[in-house]
Amino acid sequence: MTPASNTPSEPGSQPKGRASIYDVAAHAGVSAQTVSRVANGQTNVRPTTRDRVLESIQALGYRPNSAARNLKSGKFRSIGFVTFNLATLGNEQTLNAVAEASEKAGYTTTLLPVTDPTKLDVAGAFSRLEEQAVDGIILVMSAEVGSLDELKVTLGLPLVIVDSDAMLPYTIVDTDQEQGSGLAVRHLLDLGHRDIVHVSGPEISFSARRRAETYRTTMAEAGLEARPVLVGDWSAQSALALTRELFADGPPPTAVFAGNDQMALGVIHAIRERGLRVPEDVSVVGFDDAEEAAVSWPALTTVHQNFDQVGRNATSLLLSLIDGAPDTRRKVLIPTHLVVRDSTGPVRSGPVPSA
Amino acid sequence: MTPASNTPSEPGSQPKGRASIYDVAAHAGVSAQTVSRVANGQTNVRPTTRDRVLESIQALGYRPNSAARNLKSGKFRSIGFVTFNLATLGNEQTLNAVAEASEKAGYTTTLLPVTDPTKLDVAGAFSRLEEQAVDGIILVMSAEVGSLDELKVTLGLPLVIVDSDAMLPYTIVDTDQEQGSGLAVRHLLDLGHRDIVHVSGPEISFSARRRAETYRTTMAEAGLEARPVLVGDWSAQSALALTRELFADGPPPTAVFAGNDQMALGVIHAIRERGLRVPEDVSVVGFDDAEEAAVSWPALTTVHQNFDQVGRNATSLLLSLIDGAPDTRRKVLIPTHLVVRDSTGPVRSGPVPSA
DNA sequence: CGGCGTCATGGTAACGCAAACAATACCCCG
DNA sequence: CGGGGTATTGTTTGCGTTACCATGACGCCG
Repeated sequence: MTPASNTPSEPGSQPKGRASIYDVAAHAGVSAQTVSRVANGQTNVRPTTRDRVLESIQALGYRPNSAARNLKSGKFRSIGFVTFNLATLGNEQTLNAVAEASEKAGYTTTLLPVTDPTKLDVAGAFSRLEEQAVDGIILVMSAEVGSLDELKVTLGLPLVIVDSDAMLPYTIVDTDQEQGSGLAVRHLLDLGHRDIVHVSGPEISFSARRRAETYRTTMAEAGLEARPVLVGDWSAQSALALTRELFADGPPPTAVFAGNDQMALGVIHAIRERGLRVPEDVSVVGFDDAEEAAVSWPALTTVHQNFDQVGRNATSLLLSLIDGAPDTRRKVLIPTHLVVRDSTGPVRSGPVPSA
Repeated sequence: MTPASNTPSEPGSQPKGRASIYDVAAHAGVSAQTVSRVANGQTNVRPTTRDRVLESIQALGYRPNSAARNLKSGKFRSIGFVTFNLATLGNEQTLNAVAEASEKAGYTTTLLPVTDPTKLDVAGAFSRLEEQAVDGIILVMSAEVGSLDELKVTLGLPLVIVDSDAMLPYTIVDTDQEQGSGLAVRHLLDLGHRDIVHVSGPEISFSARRRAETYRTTMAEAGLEARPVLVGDWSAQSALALTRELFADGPPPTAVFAGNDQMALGVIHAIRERGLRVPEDVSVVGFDDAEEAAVSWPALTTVHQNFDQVGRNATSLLLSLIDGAPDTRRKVLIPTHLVVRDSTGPVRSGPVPSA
């Protein structure tokens, strides 16, 4: 069998495809098996043989074919990262951490594009997800997915879910939304604020709902009445618009808890438009601790969310599942901490000047 | 040949591995080839047979094994995305666009983690990049890579470079740094500013150097003297520190052109600390048009960089290379446009008040 | 000096799939 | 009724790799 020189059209020209292990074997005068051993760094090869093989590898530019290797091993050494929206700070940072952590374990990270959450359904005969060349999947759900129960039945791959509601029968890693939101609201309460408005992310987002819920319960625990939650879409623009409306409708609150930093910036913008000052007239707390939080004017008090740790945890859990650990369906909550900067201050003693 | 039931340990239990095409064939009473035809949607199968096969596929939960398919076809239907740093706005947005564009073409995107640029060297015997299960590579270089010439020799995969110097013998896609920087500086000149300072990204960055260079040449073209460039590291913190030093050393300029929006925010912060106003005392222009630029206070005048288009262009160029198009080593420059907001204004007529 | 263990290397097979080719059944038309 | 298609299905083969087993060479010990 001479798999080399499969296209002897032009003598002297190198074969079209990349060199295979047999080409190297022939060039070095050894068996393919020995080349394989050298390529994989096994020790039971005589040094002189090894050198000869390495030379041939160099000469032919041989690279192991990962498809063949994957086929043989049944593994891909790759983690699938599924999200519906890479554009948010959290998803992007989580991906970053996942990519880094999986690299350390010798895995690559494959972005599995799912533009439409409903496509997680069994599409036709197959679930497309399972056809992908990955050993396991990290599913970052910032929004509700209708058919996740079906997914459970169908998916024959290890799965870890990030940023989701707690109710699903999977291993879950998430920021502790409750703990973080409690931190934010209690910080405002401690500063003496009693009239606090929450501007939240969209209804569809689990974390947005969780933060809004915690806002209400924390207010209730303090014996205070919560204002209606202003529902935005995470964007600064939406918060800007909502806060303008709020000011148009009645007296401003003394403090705002924004669902994320972007929205906090929008809120601050609207407050300033109104001729009010932050934090003297209105205090603002954000959520995320994005990079711009530290340099906005004033620097933003916010809840630091440890996306890196979320990503690292999700990755290591998934890798252990891939290695055959039983799926204990644990729920791992990553704690946050409050970063107090300049956008919050004690409540004014006098009444807020009407605009 | 009966590849099924490889582990008959527990009768009644399904085999350990996933069902193969042979298992389905046996279950449906047809040949593996027919299953393959059904799975790939070929038309030359009798409807009754097709239905029977589909039922068996369902029953066994069969999913095509992509490793075997890749091995057979020699393709992976995946694009490798290489960067040294996912955390920057531009890289992240570019990745997002690449992922979207490659999805549309039926490709996945694989993150090829390269923590250390020098690792692009031939490491040991192989270039690890070529071992990856990808059909081509998009290399996002925000910093200089020493051994790229070697890479050229070694890499046997289609390659498109993003965000790089123009000198390399590859197909290159980049934001038109010169055009964008010219826009920013001339905008300030048009407003009457004569004393303009540039706060740049790090020396190692091609785009930072290009922007600084354009700052100097544009000033020279206007017959003005450029101030020494303040070299930061893209972070708001670095710009904050540099601007503080600048103010400590002498009279402030009437305008600052910042290398990116983050740094512009840092500059504005420092200006305010000094008791000066933006834009009345000092105008500030950024670069990138990040989301927060629109809602910072004041809203930031900046150069909009179309990362989406960069990513889309890079992807379609790479896909055509993968499809066998000759590498014409074109250089594609994506134009920017200036977004004028509230951080720039006409130069003050009187002298700047000394602090 | 013979037997046995160890080391180095080679041969064979199989991973799962699909292209190429082969075979069969059926139909139409002369 | 037979030749030559067309439609459907089956068989063989090989993609590149590595696990497994076989083989041969060598050295050591009794």
